[in-house]
Amino acid sequence: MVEREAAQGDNDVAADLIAVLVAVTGAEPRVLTIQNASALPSGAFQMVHRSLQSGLRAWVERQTHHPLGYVEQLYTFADRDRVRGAGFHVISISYLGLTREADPAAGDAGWRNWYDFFPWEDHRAGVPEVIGKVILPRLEEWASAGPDRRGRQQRVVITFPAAGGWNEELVLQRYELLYEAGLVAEGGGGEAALGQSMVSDHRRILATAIARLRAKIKYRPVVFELMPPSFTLLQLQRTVEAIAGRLLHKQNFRRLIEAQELIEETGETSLETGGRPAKLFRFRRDVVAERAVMGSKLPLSRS
Amino acid sequence: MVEREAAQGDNDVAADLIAVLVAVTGAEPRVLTIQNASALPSGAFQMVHRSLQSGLRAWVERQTHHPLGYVEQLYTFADRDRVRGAGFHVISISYLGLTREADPAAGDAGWRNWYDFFPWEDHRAGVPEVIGKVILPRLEEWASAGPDRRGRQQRVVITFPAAGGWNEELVLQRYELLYEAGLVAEGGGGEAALGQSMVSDHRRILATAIARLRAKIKYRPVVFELMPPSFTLLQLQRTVEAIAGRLLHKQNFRRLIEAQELIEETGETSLETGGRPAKLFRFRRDVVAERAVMGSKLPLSRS
DNA sequence: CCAGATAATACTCAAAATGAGCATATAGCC
DNA sequence: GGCTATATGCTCATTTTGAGTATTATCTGG
Repeated sequence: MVEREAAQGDNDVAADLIAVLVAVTGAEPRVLTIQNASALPSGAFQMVHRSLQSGLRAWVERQTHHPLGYVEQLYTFADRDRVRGAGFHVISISYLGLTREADPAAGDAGWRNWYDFFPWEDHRAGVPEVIGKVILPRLEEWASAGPDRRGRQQRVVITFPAAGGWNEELVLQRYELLYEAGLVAEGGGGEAALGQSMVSDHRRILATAIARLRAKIKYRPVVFELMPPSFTLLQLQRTVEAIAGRLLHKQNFRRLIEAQELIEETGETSLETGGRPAKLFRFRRDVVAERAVMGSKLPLSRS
Repeated sequence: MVEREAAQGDNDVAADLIAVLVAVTGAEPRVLTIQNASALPSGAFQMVHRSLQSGLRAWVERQTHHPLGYVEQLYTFADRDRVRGAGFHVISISYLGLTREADPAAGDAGWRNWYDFFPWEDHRAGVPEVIGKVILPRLEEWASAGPDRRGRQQRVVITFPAAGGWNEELVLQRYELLYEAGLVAEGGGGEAALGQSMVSDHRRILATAIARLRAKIKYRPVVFELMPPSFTLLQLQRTVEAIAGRLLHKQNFRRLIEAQELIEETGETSLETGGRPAKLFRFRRDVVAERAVMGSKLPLSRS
């Protein structure tokens, strides 16, 4: 957590929900935003629901007219500077939700490619240029100044390795490093150049969500919540790749997916792929239900 | 989440912290409790700290006179029935913290073996008798009645497999199953026989904590926070086993630990083990810091 | 109809990781 | 010295990965 300055408050508290709603459309990982992509959807928590989770679910389904498949609590923030009005503090509870894209009802809501906010995180077409051209030079400058150089340098090497060894799960660590080094801004109006910024700490919350999701797809069958009823193996792979921000070995991906028996053929094929027609698959919700508890796997383990 | 009945409330909200503090002493995984082991330590959150995390840390260190090594947020609860007085709702934010045992300052606080609350979770000396003698018969009865028999039966088979295949991470799923089946009680005064109960949903929170910790030790080097400054490999293994509730293959455990270079020899040996003296090791905090971000491993993967 | 082009799908192979043992070393104790 | 209890070293078969090559099926433009 980054050190911040704020007035000391009293004990009046309100609760806010902040939702990170994710869909994958084509090869793009997308997130629902409001206010011209400057904020995540959020709202005051009304104690009319049985739980936070059901409150969020109802709210999202009202907004998007789309069922909310998978929901998971992300983190609860209650920093001292999280105030709303004089001495009135806010506790923000953030959630990650997986859906499929639908036209959002509200006028200023829209789906955005999440790499608009984190351009350095998409390594599907190779290492993004911005890393070598902007990030590393400025991080090295930052690391070789200031106190604790060794620590800073080590953090840089781990999160932005020069050679191989990119770890796609370190989204939050990378963001916090860039934040400390002053390369990204929080609170909207910053002029730091890297990626589009968001209100308050919403971009940090999005980073948390991406990190969680990238970790989760490796051992729990949550990708399925992002897929249409039937799909080809390549579509499934592209979805995973969109989230992970890196490419996978096609044959091994299939081997692993098929070995887990999470899907079954529909019997039909898709001709839309260009080459040889691909078999269509659907999930086996029954198995998914038990695997949701047991485990799953994706070939994303090592570098 | 289990369905509950409660009056509809308004929007007055307060925040509570609930701490699950874990230590491992000898071969016992222990948790700090208050009120004669009927509750987890908790308190109103004062907005005087920079963040929830620092508030918790300060509070625990004042209580136990012991630094709090690792802290992680567990979950935030805001169920509709979480009230304190008329129409005054409480949001409870739970944390997991790892320490080493110290005499708690407060009078009614004390360390308790966590298997007192979950006797069916300790499989180190074989499958606990209570599973075959009490749990499975009553769960089968419950599953073969009621609606959705297939679903119930599947849940029983997955969480309490008859043959092999015990999955130590399903602590929460097992607890919720037993709760639904009426085999465990919440809120203190229940007379259900299985394990010691706790106030409100504290036992459920403890189950969440155990599940999280059991999952985490497999891929992040958090065990170290529970160890004294120097220790033998067997002590380390016993600590992991205490948490996981299952035994590990000694030679493979060593192979994995040594391969990761997380520890180094102190040069001394311990004669207290009975047989051949064991080398003493200490952590390499420097490596641990980077592995904390990268990864780690323990031979707990498969059955 | 044939020659690319584009994917899908099927197999192969070496390296690494894992699970399960046996073998040997070094103490204390009688 | 023999016995017991652990620590520590080493082997081996099996599985799991990572990375290829080969073959099949469809569409497209000549």
